[in-house]
Amino acid sequence: MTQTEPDIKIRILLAAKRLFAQQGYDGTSCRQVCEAAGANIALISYHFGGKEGVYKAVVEHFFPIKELKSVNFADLDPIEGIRLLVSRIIQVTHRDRELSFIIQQEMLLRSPRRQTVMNVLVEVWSQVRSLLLRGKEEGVFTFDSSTNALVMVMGVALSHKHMVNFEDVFADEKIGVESIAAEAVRFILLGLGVKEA
Amino acid sequence: MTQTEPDIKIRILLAAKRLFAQQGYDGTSCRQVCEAAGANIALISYHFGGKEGVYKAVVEHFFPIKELKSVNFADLDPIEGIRLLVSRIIQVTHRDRELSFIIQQEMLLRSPRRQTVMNVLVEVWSQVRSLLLRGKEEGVFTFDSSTNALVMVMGVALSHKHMVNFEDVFADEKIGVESIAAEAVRFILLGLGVKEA
DNA sequence: GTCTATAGCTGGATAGAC
DNA sequence: GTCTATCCAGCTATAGAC
Repeated sequence: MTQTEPDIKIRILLAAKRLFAQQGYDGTSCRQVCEAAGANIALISYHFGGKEGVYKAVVEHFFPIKELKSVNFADLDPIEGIRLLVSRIIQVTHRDRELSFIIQQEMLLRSPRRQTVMNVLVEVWSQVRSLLLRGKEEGVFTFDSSTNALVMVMGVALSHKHMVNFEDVFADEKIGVESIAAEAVRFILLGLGVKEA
Repeated sequence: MTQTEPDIKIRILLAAKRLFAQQGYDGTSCRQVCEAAGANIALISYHFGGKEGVYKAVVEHFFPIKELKSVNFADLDPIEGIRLLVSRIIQVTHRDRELSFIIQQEMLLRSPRRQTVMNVLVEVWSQVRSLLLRGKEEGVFTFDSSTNALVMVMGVALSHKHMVNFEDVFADEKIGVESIAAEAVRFILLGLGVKEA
């Protein structure tokens, strides 16, 4: 590797991340990825063993698992835990929009990549679920089905990625990630029955 | 057309809807669709003008636009309007899960199909947006950005489609669509600042 | 580690028979 | 309207030179 250009493997992963996000896995060819990365097609086989290997490497290389596990949420008050965890999820998905588009796409499909994605996601979602269940036990959260509550919380936390679709249509002001996160946290806590969130 | 079997065009659309939902548009071949439909490959060109035409026909044939526009939501109280519209969206997306998977996939991509999808969706989302804005004016809803509020409401309304991912993982009881809708409506109204939803 | 060249398929589309 | 047969562009993957 030279000093100025990133490593060729990283260049391939970056190009793949961008193209998978925009066009989907099946809508993107290895040729496209390598052209965008300034790399030769044969390098995909050599470095990653094939297209599926590139996908797996993208998810595992860029998913910020450390950042999402750096706090011990089991020690926190459920309200503060949800507040912190949801804020962090929004920050992370906003910073690397491409990766979260890729992950969301695969959650909607029955593909061989689903397991790769679920492996990294379960660790985060289990934490949210634990906080919800503990909050319900302590009487601060109100809901019937914990799975339903979990997906509703996730739906709000990930909803900001669809804003770009509507900024086209409704043409209003763009807002920063801090405002988005604050509004989402408030919406979620109120939705869970917390008074004065 | 005979009396027992559905029309061949409809059989193609039904097969395409199922396969696009499971595998995505690019992950599904015309050959696969026709095999599942018991049809000859050449019929896709003949009846729909190509694969993109099949996609467009699937969205336009199965999207329940009448059902979603049969109520004049402009006449309703914002709270009742949101309650009714969100319930209806959940009923519709729960009844035809395949179509809503297809639509959600395309919302995450920059594809030539996006316009087809946005055309049918804008009509529904504009209604939600109007109700939100009116509710804010009347002082019953609380939020800063209307676009952010809109996508959060949509995130909750469509979240139930991800429950299948977690019923695998957390293995709890399945709940009916009425309970899902009731919980989602409550969550949304509380999230919007309505007391005692 | 990186390249060229190519094998071996499968994709969407259609011409033309019936 | 529906079929068979076929075109050819595009795909992933790899053998083998450098």
